[in-house]
Amino acid sequence: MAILHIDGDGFFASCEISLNPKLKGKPVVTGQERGIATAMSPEAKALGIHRGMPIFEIKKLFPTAVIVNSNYHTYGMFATRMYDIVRRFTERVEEYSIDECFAILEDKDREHTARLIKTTLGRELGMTFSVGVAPTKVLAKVASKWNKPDGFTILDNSSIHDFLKNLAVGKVWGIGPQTSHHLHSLGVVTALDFIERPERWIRENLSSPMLETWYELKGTPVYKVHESDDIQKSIQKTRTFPHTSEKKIILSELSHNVEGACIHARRDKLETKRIYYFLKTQEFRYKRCEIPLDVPTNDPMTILSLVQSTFDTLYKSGVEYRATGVTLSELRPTSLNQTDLFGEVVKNLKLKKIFDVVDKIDRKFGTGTVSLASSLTSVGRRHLHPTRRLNLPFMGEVV
DNA sequence: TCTGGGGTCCTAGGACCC
DNA sequence: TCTGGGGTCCTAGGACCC
Repeated sequence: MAILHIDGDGFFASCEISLNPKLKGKPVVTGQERGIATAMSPEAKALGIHRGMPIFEIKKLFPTAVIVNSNYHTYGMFATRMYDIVRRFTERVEEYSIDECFAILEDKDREHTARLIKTTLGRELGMTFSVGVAPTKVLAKVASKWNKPDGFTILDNSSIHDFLKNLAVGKVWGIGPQTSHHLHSLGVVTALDFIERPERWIRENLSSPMLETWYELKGTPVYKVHESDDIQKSIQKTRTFPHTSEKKIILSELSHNVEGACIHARRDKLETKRIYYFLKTQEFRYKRCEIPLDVPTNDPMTILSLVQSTFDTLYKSGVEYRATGVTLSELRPTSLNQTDLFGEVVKNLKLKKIFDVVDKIDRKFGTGTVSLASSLTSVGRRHLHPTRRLNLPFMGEVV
């Protein structure tokens, strides 16, 4: 068996060009709304524009660049088409990220199949992909990165050695700046240096994930290709806002994030058993709070009241904050047949019905049509909200 | 114009128990 | 009052990735 890794080249920019052929051949950059470049067309790269470059700088230095807002919904649809195309050739596909996937190929015809997948993707999606084929995920990943864009690299046991000789250890998937720096100080510079150290040396000098990386790089598979839709571990919503120390605004931001996370959870029919939220100060310090729940929920009011009752342990008046975030963790599928004490489940069931209705309205009229009144104090977004108010039981005021 | 948003996994150290 | 050793569970936060 061989593992295939597919990576969209400049994916976001490629999606924009695929939808709007007039952009073809131009230096296209996405990420306007974020203030930094998130993806570039080859022409933009040729100018010297790179990921993370500030948009104002691009505008100044490269007036010919076409800068567009990212449209994640569109990119998600392209991603779905990409996975579907790959599934025509093999059922065993892992949807790794919005522009990447792994798949398992049978050894016979692996090169032919891989090439066929690549050309089919290119033809049907109107963009190029870089492809790596190797015995393990880590090797497939470095292989696909090797000849970007439009690359096609096959690694087998006979070619691994030469390939890793020319690969900086920090380029390996899973080895970041910290580990890379540490390895350099120990005399390990290339990926080949790394795999040539004995197992004992890895165990003594590095953390356990590095041992897995070590095996993978040597061609022994450790990481599985996750074919099934495994249940998500956590849902997170965060948002940055113009810095403020006003409690009301911060709570309202938190409320917005809680709502967003709960909408996501209900859409995926998940409930959380543990919530965690944070305030981020203007100095980029995090104040966190974690709350285990007795009864799983995906109801924003329940979560919000817990947040409110603990908020003062994190919040200090006079401190400037720039972002908040909420994570729902220990997720589990919604189960309607739980029998439980304390009547909390009964209360949650009632809420569930209401939010089912809310979700239907959202599907019909767009997300955010109905939102909790407590989310409406957000800085600079007030004017976006509709003004009709009504009162629903258990939800407080709804707009 | 410093630094977005969404994830996963691991580890050190504290709390608590025997 | 001070001394142990051993174990588990939990939390804060680091590291990495897209």
